[in-house]
Amino acid sequence: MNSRRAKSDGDGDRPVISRRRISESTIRRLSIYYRALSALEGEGYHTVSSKDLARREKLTPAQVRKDLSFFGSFGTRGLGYPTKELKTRIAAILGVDQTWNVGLIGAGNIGSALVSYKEFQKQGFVINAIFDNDQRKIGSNHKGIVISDIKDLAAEVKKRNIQIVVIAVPAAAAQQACDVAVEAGIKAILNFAPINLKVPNGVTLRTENMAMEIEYLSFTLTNHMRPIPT
Amino acid sequence: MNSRRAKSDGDGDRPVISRRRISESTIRRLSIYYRALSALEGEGYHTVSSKDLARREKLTPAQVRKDLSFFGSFGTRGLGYPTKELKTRIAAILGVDQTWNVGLIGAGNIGSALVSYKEFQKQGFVINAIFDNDQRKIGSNHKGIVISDIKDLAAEVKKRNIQIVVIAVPAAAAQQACDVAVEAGIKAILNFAPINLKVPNGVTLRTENMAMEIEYLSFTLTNHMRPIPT
DNA sequence: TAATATTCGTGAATGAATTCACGACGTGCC
DNA sequence: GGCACGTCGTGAATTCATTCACGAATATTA
Ligand SMILES: NC(=O)c1ccc[n+]([C@@H]2O[C@H](COP(=O)([O-])OP(=O)(O)OC[C@H]3O[C@@H](n4cnc5c(N)ncnc54)[C@H](O)[C@@H]3O)[C@@H](O)[C@H]2O)c1
Ligand SMILES: NC(=O)c1ccc[n+]([C@@H]2O[C@H](COP(=O)([O-])OP(=O)(O)OC[C@H]3O[C@@H](n4cnc5c(N)ncnc54)[C@H](O)[C@@H]3O)[C@@H](O)[C@H]2O)c1
Repeated sequence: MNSRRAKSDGDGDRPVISRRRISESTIRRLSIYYRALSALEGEGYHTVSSKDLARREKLTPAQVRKDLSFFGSFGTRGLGYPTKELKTRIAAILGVDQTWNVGLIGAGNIGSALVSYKEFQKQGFVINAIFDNDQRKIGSNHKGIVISDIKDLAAEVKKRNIQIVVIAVPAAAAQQACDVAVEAGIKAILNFAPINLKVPNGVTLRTENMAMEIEYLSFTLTNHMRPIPT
Repeated sequence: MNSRRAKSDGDGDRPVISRRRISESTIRRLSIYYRALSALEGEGYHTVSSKDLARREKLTPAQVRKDLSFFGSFGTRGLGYPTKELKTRIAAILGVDQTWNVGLIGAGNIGSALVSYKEFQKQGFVINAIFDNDQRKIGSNHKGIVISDIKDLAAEVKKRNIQIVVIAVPAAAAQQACDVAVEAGIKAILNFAPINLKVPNGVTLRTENMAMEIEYLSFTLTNHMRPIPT
C-alpha cells in the first residue's frame, strides 16, 4: 500500500487532495456515498464493504474502492469500511462538516421552495440572505429573512460572510445577477436559470437544468430506448 | 453483462436514429444545442457553424459535429447548419415537437414551483394532474388543476393519457409514489427526492439531486480547486 | 497457532468519450 | 470555369473513466 502520496501519515487533518485530478463523477459519487453512509449508520451498521455500498447504489465494488482511494485509505482489509468514520471523512472531503452561508437571488417560485427546504439547512447550507429587485418584495419577511435589494448584495455578502450564491431569477436576468455575485467576490454559484452563464476563472458554477432532465425523458420515450442508469 | 445488442436486426424504429448507443452526454448536449438554436434563431441567424455553437456553449466544434452526426447529416459544407431546420430536427429527436402530459405527485414547495413554471409548458410538458395524499389538499384547486388523491393515479393516468410523472414528495414516500406510477404503466419518471429509487427495466428514471450540486460547490471551495466546466 | 475466508488498495487492461486531422463538398469571387 | 476559402462528416488517435485481477492485510474459526 506504499502509495505515491508523499504526505507523511499523520493525518487527522483535512486531507490534502489536489495533485491528481479528481473527476467530476467521483465527486458526485462521494455525495452518493455520503447519503448512503448516513442511512447505513441509522440502520445500525458499524462497517460496510465496498460490495455492500455498490449494491445499494447500483455501482461496482471496484468503483467504490477506486473513488475512495483517491482520498486516502479508509478501509480495513477483510472487514470493510467503518461506517461512521468513513462518513466523517467524506463529510470533510466534501466540506459538509461545516456551515456555509448561502445567499439567494430571486424570491420567486423556485426561490421560495428553496428557502422552505429544510434538508439544505440540515446539511449545513444556510440561506441567510435573499435578494430581489422587485420593490414590492424588498423589505418583506420571507420565512424569517428580510428580503434585501440586490444593490446591497456586496455589502450583505461581506457582513454575513456569504460564500455561496444561488441564482433563481428569470433567464434574462441571470447573467446580470451572476455578475453582481462575482463582483462581490463569490466563488461558488448554483444556477437554476436554464442558460449558460459566464464566470471568470476561479469561480465554480453549477447549473441545475431541469429542462435538460425532462427532455432526456422525452428522448427516451420518443426513441423507445433503454434507460441509462442514473 | 449488457445483453442488449439490439444491433443488426432490421426492425426499424420510426426515426432515422442510428441503432448505435448514444451516450447520455450526447443527449444532454442536444438539449443545449436546442436552447442555443432557439436563441440564435431569435437573434436572426439563418445559419450557424459548429464553431459558433461550440464557442457559445463552451464546447469544441468537433464535439458538436460528432454529436449531430449520430443522428444524421444536417449541415452544409462551407456554410454551417441551417439554424431553423437544425432546431426542428433536434426537437424531433428529443421529442419536444409534441405535447407530453405530465402528472405531478406531491403538491408541496417544489411541486407548487413546478406547476407555476411556464417554461415547461412552453416546451410541451404540460402538467395536467396533481396527486397528493393529504386530505386537506385533495380536491382543492391549484393553478387551475384540482388535486387528486394518489389512490386515483392509475385512473387519471389512463383518462388523461399521462406519460411522464414527476415525484416531489418527501424522500420517505418517494419509493412508494414511484411504485404507484410504475404500476400505472408510466415509463418515464423525474424524481426530486434525494434518494436512489428502484424502477423495473424499461422505465427511465432521472433524479434531480440538488444536494449533489451544492455539495460539489462546497467540495471545490473546501479544496481550492479549479472548477470543472459544466 | 495455523489455515481459511474476506476485503481492501492499486497497477494494468479494457472500454468509452473526446479530440484530431483530413478528405469531401459547398460557397463566393474574379 | 477555376481558385481560394470555409466547414462538414468521420475514421484514427488520444485522453479519460471504469473494471479487472491479484497481492497484502486483516478477520474468523478450529
Ligand atoms: N419555477 C420552477 O419550478 C423552475 C424550475 C426550473 C427552473 N426555473 C428557473 O428558475 C428561475 C426562477 O424561476 P421562478 O419560477 O422562481 O421565477 P419567478 O418569476 O417566480 O421569480 C423570479 C424572481 O426574481 C426576481 N428578479 C427578476 N429580475 C431580477 C434581478 N435582475 N435581480 C434580482 N431579482 C430579480 C423577481 O422579482 C422574482 O421575484 C428561472 O430562470 C426559471 O427558468 C424555475
Ligand atoms: N423544497 C425544495 O426546494 C426542494 C429542493 C430539492 C429537493 N426537494 C425534494 O423534493 C421533495 C419535496 O420537497 P418539498 O419541499 O416540496 O416538500 P413538502 O413537504 O413541501 O411537500 C411534499 C408533498 O408531498 C405530499 N405527500 C407526502 N407523502 C405523500 C404520498 N405518500 N403520496 C402523495 N403525496 C404525498 C405532502 O402532502 C406534500 O404536499 C422532497 O423529497 C425534497 O427532498 C425539495
